[in-house]
Amino acid sequence: MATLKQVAAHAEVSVQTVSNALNAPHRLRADTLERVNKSIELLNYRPNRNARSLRTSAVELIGYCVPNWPNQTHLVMDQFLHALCAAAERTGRHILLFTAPPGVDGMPTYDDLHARRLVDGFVLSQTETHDPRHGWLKEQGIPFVSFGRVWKQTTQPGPWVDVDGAAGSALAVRHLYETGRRRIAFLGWPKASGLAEDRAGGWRDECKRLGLPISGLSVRCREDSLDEGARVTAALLDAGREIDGIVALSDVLALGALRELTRRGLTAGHQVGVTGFDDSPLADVVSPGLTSLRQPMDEIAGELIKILTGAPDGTPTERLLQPELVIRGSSAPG
Amino acid sequence: MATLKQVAAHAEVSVQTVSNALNAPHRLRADTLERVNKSIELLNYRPNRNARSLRTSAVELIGYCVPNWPNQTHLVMDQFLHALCAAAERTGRHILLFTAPPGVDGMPTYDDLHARRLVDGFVLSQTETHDPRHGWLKEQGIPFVSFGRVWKQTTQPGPWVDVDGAAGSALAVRHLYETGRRRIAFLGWPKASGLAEDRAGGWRDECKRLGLPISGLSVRCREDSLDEGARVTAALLDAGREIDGIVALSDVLALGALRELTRRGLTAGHQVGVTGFDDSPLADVVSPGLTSLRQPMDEIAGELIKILTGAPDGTPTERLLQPELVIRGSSAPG
DNA sequence: GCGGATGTTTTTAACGTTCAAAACGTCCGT
DNA sequence: ACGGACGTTTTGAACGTTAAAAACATCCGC
Repeated sequence: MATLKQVAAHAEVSVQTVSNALNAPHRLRADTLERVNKSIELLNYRPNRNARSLRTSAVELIGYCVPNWPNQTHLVMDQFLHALCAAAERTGRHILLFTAPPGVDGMPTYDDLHARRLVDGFVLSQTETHDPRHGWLKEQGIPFVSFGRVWKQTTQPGPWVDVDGAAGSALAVRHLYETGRRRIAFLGWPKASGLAEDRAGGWRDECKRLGLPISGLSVRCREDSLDEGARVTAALLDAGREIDGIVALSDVLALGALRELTRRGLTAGHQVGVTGFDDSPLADVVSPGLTSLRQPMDEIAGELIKILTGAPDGTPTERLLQPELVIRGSSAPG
Repeated sequence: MATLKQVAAHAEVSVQTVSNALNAPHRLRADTLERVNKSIELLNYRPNRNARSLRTSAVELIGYCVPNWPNQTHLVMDQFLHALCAAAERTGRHILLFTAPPGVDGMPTYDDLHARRLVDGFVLSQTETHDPRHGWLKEQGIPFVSFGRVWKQTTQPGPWVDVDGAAGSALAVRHLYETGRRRIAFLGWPKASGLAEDRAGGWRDECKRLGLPISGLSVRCREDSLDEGARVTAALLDAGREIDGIVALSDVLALGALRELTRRGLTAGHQVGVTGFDDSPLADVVSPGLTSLRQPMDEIAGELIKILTGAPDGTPTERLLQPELVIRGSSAPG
């Protein structure tokens, strides 16, 4: 593979002139530029990323940690990863994947990747309540951007992009209202989850706005599983709450609800309208199809990369994006 | 961040001695080694990957293309990616993600990543019949290993690791047989798919071995979707084939079958036992739970990295691994 | 004709490692 | 005492870019 030196020899100019042809062509006389470009093309010259990075101290790689929470799959991760890679590539950068223990035990891994100049910065996701990564990276002065906020902190430790969960829940409530539902439940998570509280808040506010009852209609699941979705749905029905709509905090919980409705002989999606969140592959594969809130992955990824690679001006940047409701059979009019 | 030079000054030795302390400590006298290691620790020295890669021409990054086939999600990709990253990290390497157009249009992307020294080689997956990547990479002398074989080629163009689809189908047939089933269908893909033919062959051979009928019991779906799985199941049932077992080539097809059985009032997983392939998140979320063949991701990833980073000896390396049948409610005894 | 300004190209050094050769110190046999 | 072998450490160069300074060529006003 040709080097600048070889291209320079071929074009009968200095190495710097070839570098200028690539990076500052305005410096060169037109005929010199043409001759150099011909040599570059003829020798199929490709710049060596290592050499450049050594001199400039920028590796143009962005670190992303592959989540691996036990017993949980990330149903839309392939979409997110593809969008993230494409967005990074548009700026000449790439994504470096790595694994790390959760919580503070993972900090040495992040530290090492940055210190050894394997990455310039990080994109974080799967943010947890009191996630230590954000504060730690900010303290270390390591560039990062987060897909998702750190809940329970009044000031965010760094820039983030998120999807408006409250707005999403409100959208789902309104949709179910428009299909005729008037007693809409909310299947959420434990109170410790900021994301859940945010989405629950959206459900609550929209129900109030529409004059719908909310008392006794919001339940918290112990975990994000199908069984839990089924269990709390059973509990709601057994308690005599005559619900005709369910907004679930995730697709998995929504499917649990659908399963319980089916088990009780209720026509899934008809007597009770059900919606989920994430518009995961699950939403499509179940009959009659789950109405779900889709996150705008391309936009999310684009904003993440824009924030991470943008000129630093000291103030955190925040972007709250809107989900889109994908309507399927599970919320057909009753 | 400290450099070798700074550590050397601190320890009152040459740069080379510090490098030796890290890479060839046996060369150093014990007291010198101790003094240098103290300086390394005190100054929190971390080697600069760019500098090392420039000198050695090895970047220790492995390229992996994020699949993005339209209307298809890769339900076990997060598991695969995590296993791949962990395996690469165990050898001091990392995974660099990228996107590329499918087929020959993607070759320039692979070429560029290697020529610019962004990666040392590639792990390929989602291999298609007549996939051009393998032959092209071999021709270019670019290191790679494939998760999956290139079907329809008598000699593989490069090293691969794969899961034995035929053995998997045979395992599923045997399991259904042991639950009492005697008329077991196979839901496959079009004949053009080598993977499908392999899995169909396993179903066929095991049925023959067990003395079970096979005529008219193997169908090909036009695509890998739930609707197709439902459609061909309906066709089998409408044709009067009194099937009591279904081995589906994928979880999606299996779920389609389950849906159609449910629609016809057949108790899913009881009158007709159903199995799928991949043990994806779908297998767990449906009721009664789908029996499915799980691919050994950690072993696959470990073998891929071992082959890619092993000493090159000119002959392709091949490893065929065995899937594991995860038994759930969809194949309960009839 | 000369000096200053501008355009164009070259020269020099830097980035931070690793590789290979050279130098230095010690020991032992002659 | 000296030369050879071995152990230990240092020296010099290389990898291939980019950044900054220097050099060279040209033009124009005075």
